[in-house]
Amino acid sequence: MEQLNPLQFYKCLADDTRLKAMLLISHEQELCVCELVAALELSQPKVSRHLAQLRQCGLLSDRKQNQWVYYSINKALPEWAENVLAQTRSANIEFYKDDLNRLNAMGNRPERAANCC
Amino acid sequence: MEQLNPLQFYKCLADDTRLKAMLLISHEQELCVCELVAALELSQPKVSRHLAQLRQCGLLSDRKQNQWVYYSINKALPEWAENVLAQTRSANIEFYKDDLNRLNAMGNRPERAANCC
DNA sequence: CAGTTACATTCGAAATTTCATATATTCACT
DNA sequence: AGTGAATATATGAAATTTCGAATGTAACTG
Repeated sequence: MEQLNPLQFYKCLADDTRLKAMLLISHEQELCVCELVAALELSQPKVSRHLAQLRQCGLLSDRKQNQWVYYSINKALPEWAENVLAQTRSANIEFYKDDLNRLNAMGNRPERAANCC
Repeated sequence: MEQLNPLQFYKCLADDTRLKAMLLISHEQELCVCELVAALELSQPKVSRHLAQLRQCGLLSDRKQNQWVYYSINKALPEWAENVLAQTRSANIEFYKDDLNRLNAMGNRPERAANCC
């Protein structure tokens, strides 16, 4: 994949669903689709479509474990983009606070397979 | 005006004309419309329309001097947004290098009235 | 006051983005 | 094999954004 261009990066962030998903994932390290569906209160196809776009543009990575697909911030993101996300996340908690609350209130969250063993 | 919301901020940056205008203005402190028209090689109404949007969203300020209107980064921007712009600008010079060259090659640039006298 | 330069705005068309709905796939469990 | 949960994708419609072209305004110039 070619180097991430700033216009493409900001186009990815210029949508409510994608921006909140990025901030939530950044906050939680890793989230699966069903957790994002619950936190954002959106349909599964809608969330999945936006996550696919973020992955294709190189902002997110995914890993499959059992029946779940976990999304996380792509480790290969350029440093400036990481900094932009970090700044945005810490200065705009209000923006995704409600989503975070719904996430924490969610029952039956799939357990992370820790990096153990 | 209410507090700048990150979604609105990123929507403003999610357009080639607006993003380059922001980065050029950030780089040069202040630019008038005709300088941006020359640097970006775009029609005057197109540039003007996008600058108006950036001003309405609170990203830019304008000041009128003689026949020119100078645009600069709004001093009241929240710190996180300033940091985002600074990061983006210094890490993506390639993205607006050609525009900067055209700006520097431009003849008859209006002179800034220095903050003197 | 006529002409020119700099900039803003309006308008409808064109392009892009987003969406809901339906369907497909994959895996776990029985 | 059969069922259900989790996720992905395809499709066409709807909403949003962007655009060029034309026009408006204000200020300076001669």
